Amino acid sequence: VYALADVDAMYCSVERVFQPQLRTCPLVVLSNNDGCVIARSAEAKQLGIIMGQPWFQVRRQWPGVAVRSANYALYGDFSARLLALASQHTPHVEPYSIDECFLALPAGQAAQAARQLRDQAARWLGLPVSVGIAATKTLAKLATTQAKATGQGVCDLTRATPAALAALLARTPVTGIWGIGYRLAARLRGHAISTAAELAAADPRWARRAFSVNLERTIRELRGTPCIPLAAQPPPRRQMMHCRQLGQPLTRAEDVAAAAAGFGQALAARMRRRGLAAGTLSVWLSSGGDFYRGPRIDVQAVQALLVPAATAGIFAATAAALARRMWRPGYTYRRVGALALDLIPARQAAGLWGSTQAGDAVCAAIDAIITRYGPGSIGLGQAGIKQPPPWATHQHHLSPAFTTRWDQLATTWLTTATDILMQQGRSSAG
DNA sequence: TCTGGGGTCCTAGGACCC
DNA sequence: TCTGGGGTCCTAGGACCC
Repeated sequence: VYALADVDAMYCSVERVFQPQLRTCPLVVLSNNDGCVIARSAEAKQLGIIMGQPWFQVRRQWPGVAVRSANYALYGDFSARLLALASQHTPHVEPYSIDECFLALPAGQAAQAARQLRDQAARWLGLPVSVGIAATKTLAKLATTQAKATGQGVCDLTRATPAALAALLARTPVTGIWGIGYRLAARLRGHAISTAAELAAADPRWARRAFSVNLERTIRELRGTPCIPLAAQPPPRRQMMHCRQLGQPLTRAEDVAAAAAGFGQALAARMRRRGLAAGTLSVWLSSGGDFYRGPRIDVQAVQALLVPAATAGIFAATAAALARRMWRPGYTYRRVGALALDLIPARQAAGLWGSTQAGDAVCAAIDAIITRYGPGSIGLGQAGIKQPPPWATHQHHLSPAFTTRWDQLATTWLTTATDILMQQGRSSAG
């Protein structure tokens, strides 16, 4: 059977691990640039703060709410720890998102393993985890929602009676089903389908004809037939993207080009960490969302690279050139993105046009310096100026990288932990 | 003059997920 | 005044192959 382990309000919960003062108050975590709410604690949900709500509105309406800027280094580290924990229960683990993973478990032992995993996550990581168990991944998703709604923490649908399962499907709207988004839901309403039960009763062959193979799979999965297997190994990555709302709107060509160059470098650095090289680089410029006034612009351009690369110089220069080519006067640019395509493993990247050794050496030095002195300590062009460039994103409420930076370790917390261990007589000079 | 049945690859556009 | 950042998959249609 399938189990889905999901951290409750992951970003908020992680922030609370090292900051106990946040544990009882309403807490929200903000998107990049401190733009809008991307995670809410249970208390914050209760206040009525909604997902995606702009921070300036939340701050005005609920002045007392606690806030943190998204700290992905911290969340990623906890995600890896949870995966490691899950892998102790079964070799069949599929990382699904930063806060969720699927597990395949023997039918008889699933519920016990789920309770153990939940208990271990709480005691060893400090994270609240809910687990749903069912015959298919789609139903396991639903079970996890149910585990959270009831507060039980674990929901095993394989042990639910047919009547209970039918009742659950009958009160679940189609939008609550994994794979049914806002658009599909609207189209389904036209066919008098608005609950999970109604969808499960629909003809899968009709769904395939009228919609897609995905909807057919969803219907069969709701009926208990597994159609979406566990993907233990992630497929090779096809693209990698770096895009940001700019910290400050830009109008001048050289500023936009500098921002694109900076984004290109950030993207290249991430690719080097994963051992990838890109055959194609794309950049886009945008004046931002519909809520902004002024003339709209959304442009994108693509450039094939002579040799697949992930070097800072090539990415910076190519991204800047693409940005300059697309820039038009009279617009306000609020969003820039860089996209790497045609990814291959970096070791396959050497080609007819020779080695990129010079660029590689520069990159190795840049990577080493950034590892030691932190992001933003060095770079090409404006990205290397210690004073943050005007387009740098705002993160005014960022917590320390407690577990990934030596200079930001949670010393107070560690002292307390050491004291406890000493009291228990389990700590020696070491 | 007429014309089948089996493929692959690419792109644009639309949809979904967290 | 201020509004996120990543990803993947599917389908239709066109071009091409034998």
